[in-house]
Amino acid sequence: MGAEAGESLHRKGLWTEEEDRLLLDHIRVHGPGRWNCIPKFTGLKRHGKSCRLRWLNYLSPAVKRGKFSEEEDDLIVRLHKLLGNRWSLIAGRVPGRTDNQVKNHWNTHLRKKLGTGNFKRPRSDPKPEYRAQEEQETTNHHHPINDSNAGNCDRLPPCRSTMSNTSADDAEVRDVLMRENFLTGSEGSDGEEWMRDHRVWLGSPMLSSDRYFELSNVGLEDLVIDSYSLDQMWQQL
DNA sequence: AAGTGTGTCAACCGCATAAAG
DNA sequence: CCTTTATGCGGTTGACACACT
Repeated sequence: MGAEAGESLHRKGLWTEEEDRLLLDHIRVHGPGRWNCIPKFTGLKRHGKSCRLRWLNYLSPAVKRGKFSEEEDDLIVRLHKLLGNRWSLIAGRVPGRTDNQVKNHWNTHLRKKLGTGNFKRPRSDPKPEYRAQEEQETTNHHHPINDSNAGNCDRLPPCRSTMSNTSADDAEVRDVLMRENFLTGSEGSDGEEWMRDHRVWLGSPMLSSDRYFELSNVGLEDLVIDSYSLDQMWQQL
């Protein structure tokens, strides 16, 4: 590694409005992805990783701001019970919330509230076997904004957003949920009905707009990534 | 008013993994 | 295959705001 020369030239800390604007302008034109090229293009004195994080956790129109609702809390607690600290998977089922938000919320509110300790997944947790076969499917999942821009910094490739989980992840979550009878209704009176009531979809959580962020209002049509949805997102910026 | 403690959350760090060459 | 590069993830840190003494 160590591809980045002149590490000290990269700014750290909170982002300024000007930096946000530069990053947004770039993403509006090229779409998210090829993060390491962004500093070169925009003049931003930030690491590509930092740009990616800023977009995913703050600037993306899919990110919901503000307090977590009771329903969201309940959902996170249930998912954490099943999945442990796999924040990206959990966040993928909480519309509009990022893994960072969920993680912070858990550590500052929910863990305290529940009086629970850490649930640590071993770093070497092996990937389920089905992931390999799912991957073909995943690679066919093109990003409508920049699908044609593959290759180098001038032509940006598709981006796999953390807000949109892969089908492999979905399969993994589904597997866990099924194993834990989460979908079969045998856990008391909840299960599939509960998930349906709370719009806990196993498909992509990427929302087409931020108008429907109330969990009870999120419909399947809002969770599908397509060019129309993304166009709408951009227009709202 | 000043100092200290605590909570919150944005951002960083290090590692793992995938993809490209 | 092996190496390099890019991206994603989870743990952790640190700045800031607010409450409390």
